[in-house]
Amino acid sequence: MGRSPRCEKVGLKKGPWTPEEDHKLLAYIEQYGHGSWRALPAKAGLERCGKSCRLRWTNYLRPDIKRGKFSLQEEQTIIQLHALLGNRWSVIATHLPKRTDNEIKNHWNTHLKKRLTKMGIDPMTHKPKSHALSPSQLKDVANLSHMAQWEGAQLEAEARLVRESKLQVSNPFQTQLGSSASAQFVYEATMTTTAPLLPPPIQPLCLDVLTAWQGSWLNAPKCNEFPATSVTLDSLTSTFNFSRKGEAMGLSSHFPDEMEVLQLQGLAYSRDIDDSLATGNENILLPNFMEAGLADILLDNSSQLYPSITGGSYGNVAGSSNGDFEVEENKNYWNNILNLVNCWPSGSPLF
DNA sequence: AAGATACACAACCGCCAAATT
DNA sequence: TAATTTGGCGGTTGTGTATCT
Repeated sequence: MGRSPRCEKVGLKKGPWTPEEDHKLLAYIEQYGHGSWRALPAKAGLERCGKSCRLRWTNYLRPDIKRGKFSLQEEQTIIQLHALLGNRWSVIATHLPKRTDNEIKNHWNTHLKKRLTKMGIDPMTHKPKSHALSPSQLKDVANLSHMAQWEGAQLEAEARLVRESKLQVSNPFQTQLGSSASAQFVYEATMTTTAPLLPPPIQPLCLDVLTAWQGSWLNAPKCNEFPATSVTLDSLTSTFNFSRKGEAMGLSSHFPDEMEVLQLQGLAYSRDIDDSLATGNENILLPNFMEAGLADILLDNSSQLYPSITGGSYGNVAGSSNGDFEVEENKNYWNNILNLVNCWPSGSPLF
């Protein structure tokens, strides 16, 4: 039997920690470090098993832990990453600075899972429930699944690299980009801070259309409609809307529930539609942004759809809180989109 | 007011892989 | 190389608190 003795076998204390115990553990670790967890309790004067001490430290006492309410952005990040990674809480936790995997897991189980269920979304698949999918939707699902595997592998690789670098990297993009930070940005941010310790970067693959778009926009010259001084990383997490020319109404006022679904999913993507089309289903946004009409926007720029950025609670672009743009007036904008299509890795599914 | 129920979250358990002997 | 130990992970339970009946 290679199994180590368990707490109960030696009559050690279990259950909630008292403030005195916390103090002993904290004082010991601050002075000596934790060293061998197994040996710690005796040295620190605690009648606990080492495992209990480790858990108490990593999930509660560690100084670099943020406690309390999860922000909307944190929730978006969790949902988005969960869609990609499933219940790999430790990997997800590497993308939420100062949050523990246990806390994230608890928050998912007690809040987010229920919320998605309530909205008719299967919390495991992140797809709408009880809707027969059309063939094209099935194709999208298959593509997304492929993307999820790919991106998930990237995230894992990145988490591993961070671990191996033995550095706690606080990722500047994480806080600024919030939920929209995906593998590419996080990876780049990591590279800039730990470059000497990491192997050459994997060629980043933009598997998230929105992120890729944001990335290309970041590197592109700013167009007049977005005064450079007001364009911040934060503003890039704004809601992306597509509206018909001359119709700049906010989708959220027409479809608050759907809007919330998208925002919770961290997709922050919507498509404004004409009032007259509101009852027609084909244009109503779907939780899956790949299904939300991006294809025809990307591939058919003669369509009557125009991109705009609105602020709302997701940050704002000063001076253009609800600007619609003519295609020809926004060459940069469209070029970014077209670049995305052109740069898409051959053989990778796009739509 | 009191018991029942629901909820939130800390803590535990068993398993596994990596590290150590 | 095999055996053992250690630390980490995800699922689950236990406990305290809030809300309901």
